[in-house]
Amino acid sequence: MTQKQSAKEPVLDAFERVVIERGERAATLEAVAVEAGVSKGGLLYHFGSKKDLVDGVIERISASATDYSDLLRASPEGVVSTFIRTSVTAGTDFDNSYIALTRLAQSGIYPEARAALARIETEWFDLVESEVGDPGVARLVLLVSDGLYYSSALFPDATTRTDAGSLDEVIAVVADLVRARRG
Amino acid sequence: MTQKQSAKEPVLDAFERVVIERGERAATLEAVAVEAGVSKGGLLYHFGSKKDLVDGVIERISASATDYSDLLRASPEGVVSTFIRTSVTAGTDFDNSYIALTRLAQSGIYPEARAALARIETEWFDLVESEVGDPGVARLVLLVSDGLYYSSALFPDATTRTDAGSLDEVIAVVADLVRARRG
DNA sequence: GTCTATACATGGATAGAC
DNA sequence: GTCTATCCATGTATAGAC
Repeated sequence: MTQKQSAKEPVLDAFERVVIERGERAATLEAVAVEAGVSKGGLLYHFGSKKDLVDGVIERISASATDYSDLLRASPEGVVSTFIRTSVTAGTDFDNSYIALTRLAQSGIYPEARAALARIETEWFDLVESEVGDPGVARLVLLVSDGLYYSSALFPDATTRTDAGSLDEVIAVVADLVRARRG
Repeated sequence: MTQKQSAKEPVLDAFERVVIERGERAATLEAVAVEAGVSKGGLLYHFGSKKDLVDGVIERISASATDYSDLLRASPEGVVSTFIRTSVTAGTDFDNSYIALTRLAQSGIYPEARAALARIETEWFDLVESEVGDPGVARLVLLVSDGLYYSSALFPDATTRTDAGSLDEVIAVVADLVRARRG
């Protein structure tokens, strides 16, 4: 089932890339077709409408969100640190789907995108809260994560806030916080 | 100078409203004209192009950003707490301009919007850092603020994370953190 | 399954009347 | 200073050839 729509995946990748790099507006059927190396007609055979492309992104991310949660749970460094560290986009498949989804959600035309994001964030909140045992801290961690995704996607070249050093600093600060709240 | 373009202000308000409520894509000249209660031609007399509308938002927010910084500095509760508290949109003129600007910046078509946001965030960072005296904490506070603006604008009805109670909780957590780092 | 051609609607912007 | 009418480009989607 995972690989059954092998022809569709590259098109979805292209769609996400255009949305991230040039914005939802620029992600026209034409532009996505060019990026994917197919014709407009070819694209529309696989995805009958633009909404189908959005639904495709949602389906993919719903599947990989579970894998991501498993990865966080299994992380030796701990859920919180790993969660924060991976909230700066590194261009992974998951990152790309997630950022594309936030852009689509903010464009206002796709309520399903907003709903999907809400589901994912709830899952993350529960996971973080189960580790830190404090809803206030969990909320803060989620906000930091949102801030990191937002900043790193909007300012890919920024040297403040999303570079490795700043990130380690933020993680250290949060670790201090968790300790302070426990002690 | 503040009120010299009195006819332009309502149009900019309408533009921001449509961008926030229905997305950049929906903010067509037609839609903005209807929202502002003028004709397309009437709108285009004041703003010769869509880019002019964006520039108008940037000009306005650049002016009010200074007022906002003054307000933060003068706040009895302290810069950090007030900054976080006011990062949940309350529908003020500043909030509306700021959120509209983040949407425009993410749409990718307006580099000026991105640049304006970067300037504002730098100003905020300096202000927060001067109070907490710790760049790591300042960075975290900025990320929380970004997260709050993002969440509250994307999920206006969410009862988690952006309601008054959760907000107080987050502020308390950050206050704990500032103390922990100082002591 | 992928392409070309085309229909149709909409968005940005200009010209010119009032 | 605000309106209507209109032009042109672009975006979505369909039909049908290959």
